[in-house]
Amino acid sequence: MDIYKEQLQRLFDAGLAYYAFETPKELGEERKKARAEKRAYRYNRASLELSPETVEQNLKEGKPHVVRFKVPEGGALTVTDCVVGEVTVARTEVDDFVIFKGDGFPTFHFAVIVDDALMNVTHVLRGQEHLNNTFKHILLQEALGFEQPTYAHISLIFNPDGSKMSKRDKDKTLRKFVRENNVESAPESCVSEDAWATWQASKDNQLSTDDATKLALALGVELPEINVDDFKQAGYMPEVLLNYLCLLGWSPGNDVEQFDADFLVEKFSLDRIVKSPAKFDRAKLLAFNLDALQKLSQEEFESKLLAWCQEYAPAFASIENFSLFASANHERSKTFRDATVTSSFLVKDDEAIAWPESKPLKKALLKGEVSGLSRMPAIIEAFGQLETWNAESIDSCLNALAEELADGNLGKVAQPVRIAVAGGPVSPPIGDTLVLLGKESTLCRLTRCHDFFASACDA
RNA sequence: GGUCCCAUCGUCUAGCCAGGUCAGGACACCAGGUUUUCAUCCUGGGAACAGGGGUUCGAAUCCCCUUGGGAUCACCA
Repeated sequence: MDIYKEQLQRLFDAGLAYYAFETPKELGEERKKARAEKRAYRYNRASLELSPETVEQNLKEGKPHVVRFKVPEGGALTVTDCVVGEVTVARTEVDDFVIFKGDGFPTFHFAVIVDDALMNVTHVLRGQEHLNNTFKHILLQEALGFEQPTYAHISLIFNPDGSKMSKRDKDKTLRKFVRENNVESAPESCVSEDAWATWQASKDNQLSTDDATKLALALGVELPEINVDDFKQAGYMPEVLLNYLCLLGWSPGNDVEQFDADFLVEKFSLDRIVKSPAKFDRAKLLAFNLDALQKLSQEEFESKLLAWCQEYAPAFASIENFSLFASANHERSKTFRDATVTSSFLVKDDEAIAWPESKPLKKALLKGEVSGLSRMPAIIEAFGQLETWNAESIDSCLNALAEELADGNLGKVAQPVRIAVAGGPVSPPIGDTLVLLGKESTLCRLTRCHDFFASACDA
């Protein structure tokens, strides 16, 4: 704080700063008027006209005030930006902006210039929304005699619909849902009444991250992934996200798209940054993640998957034969989460498996000249007699059954089994699935499934 | 509205600065194929220089205009 004050004093000494006493209300009206007259709003420098005595007097009376920067006379202003190139603007476009607020703290513009200069910052990379601010910054640097850092303004990232991708998107998603479904109040025990009321009062009041997450869960709303941690939780690898993000606005050329951090460190250069904004394409990120997962060795995949499960899906982390769980899912997962989604039946109780009707289910169990269901007893019987319970023995047992019951068509016996144990048509390869489940659970589920449909058919 | 920025397949982009190959790749999409499900995997396909003027023997590339998109205009950072 003392440092800011000290720098401010230098500006006063040079006659480049002055006190202003207008209230926010007054300024707001000025602004409105300017807008109505279709011209840009400029501060009118009224306080600059005040005599030193009046200023002194006002200060003594404790009149609320700010400190403004006095934009010096001169020609056009030019910023040289590494990405955008030279940008020139008329000096009159820059307002006598506030550098110290009514509360006695410096504004962002002032603080950032002092901070950067005193910390010897050489490169400023930031979003393109700051491009216009840069003029204020170079004016301040000139006034304080600071060296100008190298600027690079990076284009923004958009959602597929063209809107700016922002951390506010979660809030927007929730609001939309609440509005469209006429949700009057927060579901029990997730957001306090007060918080809800504040939130609903204005769209400028965002819910806390915690509350937002709880509310989304309670309402069953899918929040978009925005924060880095959201992507981690969704099962993406951090290095893939980095890779993809870099590609949104930069490329090494030579048709190279997938690379690691080392490559980036070596090849990255500001002059290859693309000027135009990019849309965030989740499908491509997903494809990149798949490629990266497939490149991992069995061991790497297993340890990374385990780490992910421990953090986000503990039920899976405690799977007995985790190694098999990992290998069975390696090839077919696009994200770490995929493995847990398509294998959710593994962590359910046998009694919790249900068989909601669906096309593939009907096809596998109920349709055909000889239905899958009718083969079930023979399958249960054969499995019951299996002494060793591993992928090889199960597969060969299944093959034999296929030969015997379905002209060697393995799908005709494997698919009913899959549905019976998983409750749906999707699972890892059947041998691995059954080993993971264990003989007891497998038989239990097969029997339950058979009974369930047998009684349903009778009725 | 003022000011500033941007513009190549649906999407991300290479090519542009130092005009001259069928405008290249990736994702997505479509069609085949492999596979016990899902996914993976393999092969093939369609797909773009926003529009109009210039400059030039020649323009995606240089210049101008139009159109479209975006940012910003705070006692927020």
